[in-house]
Amino acid sequence: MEKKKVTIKDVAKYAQVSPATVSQILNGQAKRFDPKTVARVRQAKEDLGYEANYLARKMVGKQSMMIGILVPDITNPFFNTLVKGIEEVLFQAGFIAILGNGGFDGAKEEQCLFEFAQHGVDGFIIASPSISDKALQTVLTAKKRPYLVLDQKAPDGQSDALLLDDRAGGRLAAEYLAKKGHKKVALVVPKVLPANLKRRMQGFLEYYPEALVLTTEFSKAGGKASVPKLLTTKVSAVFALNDELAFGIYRGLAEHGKQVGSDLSVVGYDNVEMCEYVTPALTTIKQPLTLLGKTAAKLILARLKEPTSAYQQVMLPVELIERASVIQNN
Amino acid sequence: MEKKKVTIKDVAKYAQVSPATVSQILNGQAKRFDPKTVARVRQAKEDLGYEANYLARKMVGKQSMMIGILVPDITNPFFNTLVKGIEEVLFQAGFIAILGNGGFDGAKEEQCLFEFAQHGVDGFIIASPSISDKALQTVLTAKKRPYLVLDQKAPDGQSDALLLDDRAGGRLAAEYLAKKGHKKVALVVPKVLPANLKRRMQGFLEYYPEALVLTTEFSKAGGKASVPKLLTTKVSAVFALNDELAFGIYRGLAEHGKQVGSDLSVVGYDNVEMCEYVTPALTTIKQPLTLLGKTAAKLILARLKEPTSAYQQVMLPVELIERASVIQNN
DNA sequence: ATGAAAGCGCTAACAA
DNA sequence: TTGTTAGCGCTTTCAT
Repeated sequence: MEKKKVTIKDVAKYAQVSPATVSQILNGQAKRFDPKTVARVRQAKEDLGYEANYLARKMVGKQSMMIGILVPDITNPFFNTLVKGIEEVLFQAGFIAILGNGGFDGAKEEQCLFEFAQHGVDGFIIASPSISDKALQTVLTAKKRPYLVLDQKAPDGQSDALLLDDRAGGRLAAEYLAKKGHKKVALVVPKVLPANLKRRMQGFLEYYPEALVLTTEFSKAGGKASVPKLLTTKVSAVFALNDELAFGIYRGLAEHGKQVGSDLSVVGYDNVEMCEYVTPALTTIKQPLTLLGKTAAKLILARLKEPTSAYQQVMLPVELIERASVIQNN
Repeated sequence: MEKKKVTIKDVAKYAQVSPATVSQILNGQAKRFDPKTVARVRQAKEDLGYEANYLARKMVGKQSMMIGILVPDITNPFFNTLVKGIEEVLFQAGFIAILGNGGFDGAKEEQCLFEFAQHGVDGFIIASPSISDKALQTVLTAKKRPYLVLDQKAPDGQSDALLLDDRAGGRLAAEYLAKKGHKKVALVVPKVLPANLKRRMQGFLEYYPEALVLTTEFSKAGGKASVPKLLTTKVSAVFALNDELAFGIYRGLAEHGKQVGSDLSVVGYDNVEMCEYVTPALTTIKQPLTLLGKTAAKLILARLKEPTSAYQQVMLPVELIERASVIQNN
């Protein structure tokens, strides 16, 4: 019952070689050894169920096979879908995911990154839009570990960058609304605007320079809170900067006895699963979240393999998913 | 710029003592040393910004300050709310959270636990309802690390247990429906029933032994798929075993031109955030998810502190949140 | 083709 | 009161 942890020594003893030999053979130097020895060692590994201890490995400069992931709120569908994608490819590659929930709190974010580093992660994926350059500088470049900032301009040339085509997303929403005949439209946006949201907004505003801009909390509650103000205006459609906001607007409208669609058309952003399940189903901009996560993981893994290759920047496209929340306006 | 990692040796040199002394002083043995030395060491730590390396610590039998968390789907509001709670208290205690997404796949779950162990986590929080006893036995007790299985009967007396009062939840839903005058009711349940769901169902069935039981996929899509069948029966209300299922039913009803409430009353389970934002707002059983997460983290932390104290079992209550998805039936 | 030795950063036991 | 030694599990020269 008391299955002791099997170490490299056990394998060595079992295979009647030295620990050094085991290490060599199990780490790709196999061809330098007598095939018989190699076979014996491999057999021993199997028989004993040996797996190298990552901590000990990390101690001698190898990888710990851990990646730190920092998100602002794991409860938000955007981020948890992302994390799911990340975790999936990480896991397949034998890495594990360390999760930090920054809560939009700069201090905690920085602290998280610090802890990650302290615990020996090999790299970081940062999906917190508000992360400060300072935090990045201090914690990351100082430690010389690769990192990846998602959906945000790389703050410097110190990392790969993975972006979503936010501006196109904003434009898509605008074009669609225009096509549907909406002249007076509003934009519901959070009070503080991270770079990606700013881009969405710009894309939209290029098309509708006169759009009414309403600021609120970046949450369902915020969306709901914006409804009374929305109702005093004569806009026929609203673009919510994410689906959460849109759901809040749905609710606010319902509480005022109004109908989404006939009373006010709405377009969201993200295409979270719930979009299909609200009534009317929400027309939204789809971001390839799972793909984003997977790509992020792949990028960081690739960099770990080739630490010196040129930093790359990849941009993922977005698309409009038409459902039923926007009606023709004349 | 090239801030080298500061080790205990640096501190020792700086404070003009031996590494051992530094270790002792920084680990609670301070009182055994000359106050002057203590001061010098502490100062050195500050000046150099020294933090002990967890990996090295773990090597000599100390804690790695990492806890593994295994969930089936981080995308599901139940689990991500839970994880948020866990992460919060873990982080405050200086621990970091390692996340594994088991995807209801027994093999991957087992593999996750194994990887966690391999990476040296100090303990496990397992929220996968379908985790097999075998996986637990093999991976966990063999390694002698504490673990906690959530919302499920402890498979043995080998761990603390944290439960939700599922049976009461089922009963609450039933009583409420009865109070509202519903005679013929249905239950929508997933095909495979983990222990906790089974208990919810039992609690309900004790009250409505004649209830129609419909099985489907455990997802929004599953809920939606159950609607046609539901419509052929003459039930006036339905109890969905979680909110996701309920949302699916909302959608299915809408697609059939039916209204939640007037055509079919529905009660969900979980009280995820969206409940408030669908129309009509969903009456549901609230599980204290964040509390569940926090309690889980506290329990595991407590056990780490006191490995030999008696295993405890705590049960968290649930409550019915009345909203607008159930109407009076006569 | 293989192994001995050193060392990663830390702590515990034992000396001094 | 403090330092020395040894060792956790692994990898990497450098001998043999």
